[in-house]
Amino acid sequence: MSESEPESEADSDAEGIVVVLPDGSELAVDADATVEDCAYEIGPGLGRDTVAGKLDGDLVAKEEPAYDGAELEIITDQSDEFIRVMRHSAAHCLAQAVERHYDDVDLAIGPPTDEGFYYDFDNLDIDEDDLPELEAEMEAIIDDDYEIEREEVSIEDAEERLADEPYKLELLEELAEEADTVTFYSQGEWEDLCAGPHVDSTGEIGAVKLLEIAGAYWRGDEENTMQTRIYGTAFEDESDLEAFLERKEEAEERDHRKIGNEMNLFSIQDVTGPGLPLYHPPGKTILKELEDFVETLNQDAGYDYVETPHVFKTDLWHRSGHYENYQDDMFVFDVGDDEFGLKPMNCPGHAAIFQDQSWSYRDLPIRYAENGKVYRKEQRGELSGLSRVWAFTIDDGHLFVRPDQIEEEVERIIEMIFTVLETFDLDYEVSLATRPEKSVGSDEIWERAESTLESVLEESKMDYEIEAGDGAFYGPKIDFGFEDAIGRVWDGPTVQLDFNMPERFDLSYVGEDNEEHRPVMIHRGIYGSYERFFMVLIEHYEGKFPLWLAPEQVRVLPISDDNLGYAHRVANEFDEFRVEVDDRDSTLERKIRAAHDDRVPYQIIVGDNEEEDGTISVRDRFEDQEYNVEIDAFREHLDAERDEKRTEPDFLQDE
RNA sequence: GCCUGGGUAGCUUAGCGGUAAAGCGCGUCCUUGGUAAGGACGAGAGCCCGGGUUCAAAUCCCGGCCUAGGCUCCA
Repeated sequence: MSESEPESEADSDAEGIVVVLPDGSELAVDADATVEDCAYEIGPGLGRDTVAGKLDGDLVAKEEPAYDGAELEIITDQSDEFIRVMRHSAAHCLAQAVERHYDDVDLAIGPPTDEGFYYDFDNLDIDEDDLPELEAEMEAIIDDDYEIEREEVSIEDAEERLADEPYKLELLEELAEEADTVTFYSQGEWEDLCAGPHVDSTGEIGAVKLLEIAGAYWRGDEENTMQTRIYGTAFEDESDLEAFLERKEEAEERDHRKIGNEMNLFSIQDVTGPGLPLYHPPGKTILKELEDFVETLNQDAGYDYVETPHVFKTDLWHRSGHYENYQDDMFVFDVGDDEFGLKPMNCPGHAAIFQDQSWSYRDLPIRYAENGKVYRKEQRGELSGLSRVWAFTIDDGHLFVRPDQIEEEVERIIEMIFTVLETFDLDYEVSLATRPEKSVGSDEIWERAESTLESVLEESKMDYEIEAGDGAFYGPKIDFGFEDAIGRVWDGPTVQLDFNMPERFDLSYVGEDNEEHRPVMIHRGIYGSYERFFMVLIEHYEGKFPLWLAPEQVRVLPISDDNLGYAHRVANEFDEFRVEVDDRDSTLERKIRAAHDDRVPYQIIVGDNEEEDGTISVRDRFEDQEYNVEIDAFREHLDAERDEKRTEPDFLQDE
């Protein structure tokens, strides 16, 4: 039984402590008060409802003692964190169910996660067909509504109780260094070494679902044994669980690999190798538009295009330092007596171009741009669609600037990034990564660079996070993350200052003082990689690309074959667009359906009425329709919609 | 790299020891259609690759390749 009834005020002469409540008010309690005692102090109702607490942001059991000055938050079943507590208990039910069905299983850990929970087991041979049975057992455990009891146990007793659990003993050894006692939670016949917190009884777990089996190294270390991890999730009620599963399905519907296949955008084939995407004409059409867009921005911003080969002698990578630091991720091979490598980055090539001549301070900044294909040998298991590949193209830019030009150049880059984010209507996150422990460059230039980046961010009025010590060893950076349809954040645009490469390549310019000076290099990508960005866009738009990107922009649907001639004449009127005529022998309904399935932004429908009047009917993706449209009027609209890169077809949405 | 699934027609999938199936798409024909699937017929498959078990393998076993998800959010 729990001993967590509120302490009487008997020993009020003991020294009290003070905790801070979420509203900022202070609460004085006894020195030995637990989280639950504090809750009772606030009010008996809250005391009864207490499930757990948060001390200075850490989720703890309600039996944990509070301490002086702690920020305390009481967790009830109304709190956001409640579901986490419940899922932790659900993980225990999973372990209990597993131990009921399988002998000699060793328990590892079983925490809640953002989406549910997992539990890791060793010596468990199981496959997905076994999950329903375990799920049924969990439901039985929940129905039995076992009381979940907490117990404080000495290290010695714990060792005895965990004699058969090698992994738990390993954990216990570490815990013994910090405290004299540990806690156990038990439900029915089952118990586990666990810090908690947990709900009061298994019956409080609403709906559970086991999702998948995966391997996981003990403590995430490849050196350790591979255990069996079972993932599951739990919600307060069935309808929340349903909603979760529906969301998962929606995410799968948006999967860029599925849509890429349906729309014939790209393929990654066995014969051509893993992580090496092939772009089909419709996919390349979109990439070409993206290239053109960033090329316009680059030209406006004073960049000069350069081009470098895909292969370099490794001498270059020795000079740049990649060979030493990046070798494992590089494709390296011998040709005769020389060693060559596929480029994992474009910067050394650009630095070599800069180095090939002498520069005056008047020449700077020098801005090079290249859509440079790079090759990185990622672990096979990491490859995934277009989001992680071996070969990808960076819309790379490298600037060679005087230290006094950093601020202005960074501002201009951020302006470009903003243009892009707005154009695609994408959400984003910004972070400033500062000097790590190991770094090159003087204190002076680091301080100056960091404060420069910071002031640029301040002026741009963006929200950003500072990630202290997360910068590259060669300089601080600003990273943008794109947020995709399912809330995943992907690496996006980046602006990095580099004090290392100029050093290694001995880059210089002649200053006003006729002395040699070291330029600062700025690396920047707007899309990041075309592959990654393409993936984000496919999922972001669900394949329904804006007019300017759509591989097929307009499709003409003749109502009967008698209108085929007129249909082609109409198509010719739109020959500055990517237009097709659906000349198949089928009904209008089928043609409309096909056009929707193919995600064409606009359909032009022509029948006898239109042919007689010399007009067209226009239909869009949203099933809106307008008859008697003048060809010129529609073309003018398309021109504007395309050139302004509007994200949705709006010919029929204007009024 | 390691763990668990999966690889069957252009696409999506069924079949899981006994003559390779369906829907979509494609072709031919009928139909000439007015706003999200008209009808008939037909073509199309080294069942990922290589070994093995068996009278018999897409199916079972072993190895490989590719692919999906996962590999600390620490009791």
